[in-house]
Amino acid sequence: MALITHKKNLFYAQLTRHLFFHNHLSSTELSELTGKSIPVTTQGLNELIKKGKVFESGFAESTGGRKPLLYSLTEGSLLIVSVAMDQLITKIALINEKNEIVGEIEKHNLKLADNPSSIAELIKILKNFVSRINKPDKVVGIGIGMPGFVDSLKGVNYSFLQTENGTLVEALENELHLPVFIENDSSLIALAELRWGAAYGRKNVMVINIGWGVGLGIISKGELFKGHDGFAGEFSHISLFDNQKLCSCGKYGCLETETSLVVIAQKAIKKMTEGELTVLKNLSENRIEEGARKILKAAKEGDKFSIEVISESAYHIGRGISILIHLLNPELVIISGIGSLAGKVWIAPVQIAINEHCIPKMAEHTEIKISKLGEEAALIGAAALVMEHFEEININLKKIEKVLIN
Amino acid sequence: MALITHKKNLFYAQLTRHLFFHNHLSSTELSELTGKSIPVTTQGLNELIKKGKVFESGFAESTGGRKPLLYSLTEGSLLIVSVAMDQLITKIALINEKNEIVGEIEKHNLKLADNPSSIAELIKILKNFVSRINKPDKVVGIGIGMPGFVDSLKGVNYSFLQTENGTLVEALENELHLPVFIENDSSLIALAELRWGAAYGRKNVMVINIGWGVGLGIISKGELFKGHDGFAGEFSHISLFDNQKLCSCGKYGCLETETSLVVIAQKAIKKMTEGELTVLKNLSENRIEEGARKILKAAKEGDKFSIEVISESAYHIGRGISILIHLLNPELVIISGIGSLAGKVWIAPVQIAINEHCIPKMAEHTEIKISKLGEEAALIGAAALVMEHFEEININLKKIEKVLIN
DNA sequence: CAAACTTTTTAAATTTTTTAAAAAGACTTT
DNA sequence: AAAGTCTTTTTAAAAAATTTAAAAAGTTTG
Repeated sequence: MALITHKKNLFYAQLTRHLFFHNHLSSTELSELTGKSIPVTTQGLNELIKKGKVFESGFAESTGGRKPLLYSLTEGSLLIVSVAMDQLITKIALINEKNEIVGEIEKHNLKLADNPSSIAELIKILKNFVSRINKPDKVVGIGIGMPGFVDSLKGVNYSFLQTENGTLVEALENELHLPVFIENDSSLIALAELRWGAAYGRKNVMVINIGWGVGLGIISKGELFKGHDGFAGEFSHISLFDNQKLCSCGKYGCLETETSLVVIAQKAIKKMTEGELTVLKNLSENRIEEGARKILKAAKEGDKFSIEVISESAYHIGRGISILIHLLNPELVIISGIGSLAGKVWIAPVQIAINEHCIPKMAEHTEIKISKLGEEAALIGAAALVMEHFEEININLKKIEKVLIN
Repeated sequence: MALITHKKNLFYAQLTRHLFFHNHLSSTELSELTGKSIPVTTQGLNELIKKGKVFESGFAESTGGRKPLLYSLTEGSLLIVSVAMDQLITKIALINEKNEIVGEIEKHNLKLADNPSSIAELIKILKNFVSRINKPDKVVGIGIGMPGFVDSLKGVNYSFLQTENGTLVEALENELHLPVFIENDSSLIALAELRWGAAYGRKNVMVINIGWGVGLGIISKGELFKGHDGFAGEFSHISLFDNQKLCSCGKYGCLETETSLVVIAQKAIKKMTEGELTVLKNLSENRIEEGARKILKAAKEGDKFSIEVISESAYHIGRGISILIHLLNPELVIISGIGSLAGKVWIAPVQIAINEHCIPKMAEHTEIKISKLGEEAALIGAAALVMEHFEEININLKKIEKVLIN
C-alpha cells in the first residue's frame, strides 16, 4: 500500500514537473510527455485538482477538432530558492510555479577563491533568506549555480566551497533542511536556454556563456550533456592560440587569453590610453566588471569603438565555435551570459570566423542566436535545475521532512 | 489481428537484436534490456524457440542463486552483408548470427572520387556477391560504411556516390531488393568498438579512426552520437596548427595536415632520403598505402625510426584529443582504424600531449586504449549497423519481399 | 447550412505488469 | 559434512495499465 502511494506520487511529480516547464498543457500533451496513456493521465490530473495543486486553466485553440482542456499549476502551490554565484557576488531569488521571480533579487558579497569560511557564509545567507519566506512549506528545494568543476551527481565542487568531510550538498542540506542541487554556472545557463530560452524544443545546441571567462553548456539529444565526471563543456582552456600569453590555468594559448569580458575591458583601456576615440569614460583596471558592463551597453547603443573591441573577441570565440561545429554538428549556437547584453554585435564576427574555419557543409544548418534571457538566465536555470529533479525530491523523502504531494 | 502479429514481431525482432549483440542472455537480462516483464519475455522466447530462431544454449554461472537458463540465436538463422568502402577499395563480407565472418573477405577496386559510374559499379559488385550466397533468404540486410558526409537517416552521402534523383539508399534497395543502411566509416568503427570492442558497456567514449585522414566517432550516453545533420565527429579539419600547410579542404592548419597515415608515410620517405637509418625498404610516394602499412608493422616490431615518425603524429593527435577531453569529458579514448595496427606506440605521445594541453582535473579519469578489433572493425561495424535497425527492418515490410519472422 | 472531417473525452476489453509463491542452486554455520 | 539460510530464477495469480472502440465537441468545406 505504501509502495502504491509512492509510485502514484512519482507520477504526480512528473505531471507537476511538465506543467512547470510548459505553463499549461492538455491531457493529450501530458500523456505524450509522460509516456502514460490518456486515461491514466486524466486520472492523475483529477487527483491533483482534488489536492488543489492543479486547476483547469481554459481551452486551447482548436487545431481542427474539439478544443483541448488545459491544465496549469495552482497559484502559490510551489516555490523555489534560486541562487546564482560568481567569484565575488551571490544572487538569490524566490521563484514561483510560473517561473516568475517573486519579490526582490538579493545580492551578497561572497568571495569564493581562498576563502575557508565560504560555506559558512553561504549557509548563513541562505538560512536568513529562507527564514523570511512567507510560505516556507511551499519551498520544494534550493538550486545553486556556481563556477568551477562541479559534479552535480555527487554534489561536489572541486574548485570552490570544499568541505572537510561529506559533500557540499550534504553540508547544505543538513543545515537548511531542504533538498539542494548544485551545478556549474554555464551548464545552468544552457538549461535555462533549453527550458525557457532560444534552445526551447531544440535537440542539439551549444550555449556559449560569455562572462569573466568563456563557458559552454552542451545540449545533446534534448538534454544537458555533462560527460563522464560532470565536467563537459570546458571551453575557456582549450588551446587555440600561438600567443605565448600565460593563462590563469598555467598553460599558454587558451581561448580565455584572447576572449572574455575581462580581456575586452583590458583591451579597451589600453586602446583608450593610446588615444582612440569613444563615448566611454572612467574605465579602470581596478573596476574591470563595471568597465565591461559599460562597454557592452555602449556597443548595444552603437559606439564604434566598443563594437570593434568586442568584435575582435567575438572572432576568436568564433574560432572556438568552429571547432564545436565540426565536432558536434549543432543546429544552433546561442551567445548567452552577461556578454549577450551587447546584443547582436557578436553575430557578424562569429559568423566570419565560422566561414573562414568551417567546412561549409558542416556549418550549413547551424544558426547563431543571441540570448534573450539576459542576466536572469543563471537564476532561471537554477530553478529549472530543482524542477528537473522534482521526481527525485519526491522519492528521497529522507531529504525533506514533509511529503510534498500528499 | 494483423496489428497484434505486427507488434509481436517487433518484440521478437527486439529480442533477436539483443541476442545478436550479446551472444547469449538469460530471460532476466532480456527483460531488463527490452523493458518488458519477465513473463512477457519468457513467452516471446518460447515463441522464437518454436519458430526455430532461438535455442536454449546452456546455463550461466550462478551469482549466488539458481543458475539462469541462457538463450542464443540458432545457427544459420541470420546473415548480414557487410561492406567497408574507402576511396579506392571496397571490401565485402558475409557475417552470421554470431558476428563471425563466413567465407572470404572480398576486395574490389572501386574509385569513389570523380567517378560517375561508382553507384553502378557498387550495385554490380553487390548483386554478384548476393547471388553467390548459399542461403539468400537468411540475409536480413546490407550495411555499408563509406567515407564522406553521410546522412544515414536520409540515406544520402553528400561527398560521394551521388544520385540524380532519389537517395543513394533508395537506389541500392531498388536494385538489390534488400534493406540497405549506410553510415560514415569512422562512425561505424565507433559502433564496432561500442558493441564488440573496447567501448563495450561504456557510456561516453571518443573513437579515433586513424587512416588516410583522422576520423572521430562519438559515443555519448551509450549510443552513437551523430549531431543535427549526421555529420558530427569531423576531426580531420579542425584548425589547430599555425603551419601554413594547405589542406585538401582548402583551409590552412587542419589537424590532417600534420597527422594521418599519409603524412606519416610521406615524412618517413623524406627522412629516409635525408639518410636516417631504418629497417624499412622500398617506400615510394606512388604507393603510400603500402608504405604506411610497412611503417605500422615495423613500429609494432620495435623499429626506432618508425616509432619516432608515428610518435610525432601521435603527439599532434593528442593535441586534438585534449580538446575532445575538455569539451566532452570522455571516460575513454580509443585509438582505432588501420593506424591501431602499430599497437601501443601511440599511447605515450598522446598521453604527453594530454598532460601538456589538458587541465589535470579534466583528464584525470580518461583512459587511452588501443583497439583490438584490427582491420575488420569497419566490416563488424557495418553488420552492427544493420542489426541496430533490426526492428525497423521488421516494420517496413515494404522494404523487403518477405516477412523476416513469421 | 448540413455533411464530412478532426480531435478530445469517455468507457469497455485486452494486455501487460506487478506481486507473491515456488523451485533450484550456492553459501554459511554448527 | 550436512542442514539451514540466503539468492536468484521461474511459474502462477492479482492488479494496473494500455489499447481499442465509441461518443462528444468543434471546424471546415461543398
